[in-house]
Amino acid sequence: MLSPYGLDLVESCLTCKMRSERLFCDLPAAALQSFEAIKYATAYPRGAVLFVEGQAPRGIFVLCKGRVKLSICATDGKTLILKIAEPGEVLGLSASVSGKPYELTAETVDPCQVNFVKREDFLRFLKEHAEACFKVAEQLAEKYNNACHEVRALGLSHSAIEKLAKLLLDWSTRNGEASKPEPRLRMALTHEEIAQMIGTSRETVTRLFADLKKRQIIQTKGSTLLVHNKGALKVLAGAV
Amino acid sequence: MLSPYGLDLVESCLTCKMRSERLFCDLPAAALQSFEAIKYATAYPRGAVLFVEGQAPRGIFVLCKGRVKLSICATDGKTLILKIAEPGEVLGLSASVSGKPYELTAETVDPCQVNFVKREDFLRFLKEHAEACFKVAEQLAEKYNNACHEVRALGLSHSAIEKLAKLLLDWSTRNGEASKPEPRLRMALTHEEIAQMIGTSRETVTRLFADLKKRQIIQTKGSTLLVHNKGALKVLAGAV
DNA sequence: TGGGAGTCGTGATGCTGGTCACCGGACTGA
DNA sequence: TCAGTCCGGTGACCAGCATCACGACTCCCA
Repeated sequence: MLSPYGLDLVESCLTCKMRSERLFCDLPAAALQSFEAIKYATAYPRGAVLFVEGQAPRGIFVLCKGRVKLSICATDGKTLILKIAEPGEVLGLSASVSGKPYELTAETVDPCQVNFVKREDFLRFLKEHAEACFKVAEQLAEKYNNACHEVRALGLSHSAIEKLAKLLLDWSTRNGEASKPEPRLRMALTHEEIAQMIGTSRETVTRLFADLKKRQIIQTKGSTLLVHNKGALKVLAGAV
Repeated sequence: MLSPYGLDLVESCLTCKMRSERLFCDLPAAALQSFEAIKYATAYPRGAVLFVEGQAPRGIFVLCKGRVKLSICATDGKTLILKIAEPGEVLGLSASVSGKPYELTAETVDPCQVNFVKREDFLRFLKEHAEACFKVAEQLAEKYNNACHEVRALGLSHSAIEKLAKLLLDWSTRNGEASKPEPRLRMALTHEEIAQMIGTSRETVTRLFADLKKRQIIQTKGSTLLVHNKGALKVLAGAV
């Protein structure tokens, strides 16, 4: 089945390949069935906004395919990108559980497939399935963990280069390239977006990349980035 | 009953006055009884460390009396205070749920009374009492919310004065003084600690306070602080 | 085919705030 | 009573980075 945006849709959570990995794909059959009954499978084009910071929570969004940019935004328009969510992640979870407004904005980066569940349905589902409830707690604990790392990176860095180095190292670990001495990664973001991830300006990012290249720590070929000297990067990152 | 540190202990969660407010004080009798059976009531002097960032999770700490400083620490010794926890709060929750290391350090500011529950006992308790599990999810959602606000304050501020203004406004709302035009609050922290809360240096905090006084926005008498011009403070905070 | 729009690269300039250095006052314990 | 410690206050200096202002390049669509 092809969606309007050229995705081939995952038909059902019962047959989803991610089952073993993540929340709601790894539940007893009974719970999975009732989840199946309350979810709405939907597709979004790139650039679609799932929810906006400050909105009352409508429900949760289980990301099945594609990536979603999570950001917060200041009144002056300056934005900070917290992370790029990958398939398997559940978005809007904490707001839906607590009933408070969404604390960030979710916008698709690729065409995405999403399972949406209305808040009331979801809360009822949680009351009826204790296992799911525990899974939710686990997932929230992990989100909290990530947020703490974000705070550490933002709050305890002395300079922009330190934050950039941390980001690059973080990316290389996510890609499973961490073990390699010279990790290679695809730069899916613009300098502007990288700047928004580390809380600095676009020009600074450009200058920092130029500097790293000059010092032969990294090298770029088109949109792929090769880390030549991971050690130097770690030193710049404050040897965390 | 008097503890070694001059606290009069709260005897039991069954009779605790906070019951209606918070997690574990607001559960069905059956759950409360089994919680009662696995908790260890303990007392700490001021300056005691409940757990340290990076340690494997031993269990949760329910704060009954006193305040606890939660901080993260960089390798160079620079620390960032995330919040001062108040009675009713559950510390070490996310680490205990996820099994990952504690992501921050908890140190008592006052003499404290704490109910400690070992991780295995706690997880078993959660499996057996679905209501508690949902409460945990709620609590974690709230923690996540707070962390997001922290990220916003740290990441989207242009200047130190902006962060300080946000902090002062935040304090005045917590004290229930928010409605008053000229909120009054007790400064329980040193300039050094305030600096650690907003990620700046001690000298800068001193200078900023001097500046606010000169501009007649605040006024200090001993350790109490009076906000004269809340509007000006809001403007400085970026009118959030 | 030409002109937007989006992105990257770079110089000049000025301000914010970190850092160092030092002083004075309050408190404490010997 | 005095030394030691902690806290607050202040000046001088300068690195880092935001900001403004361009120019070049690519891609896409009218």
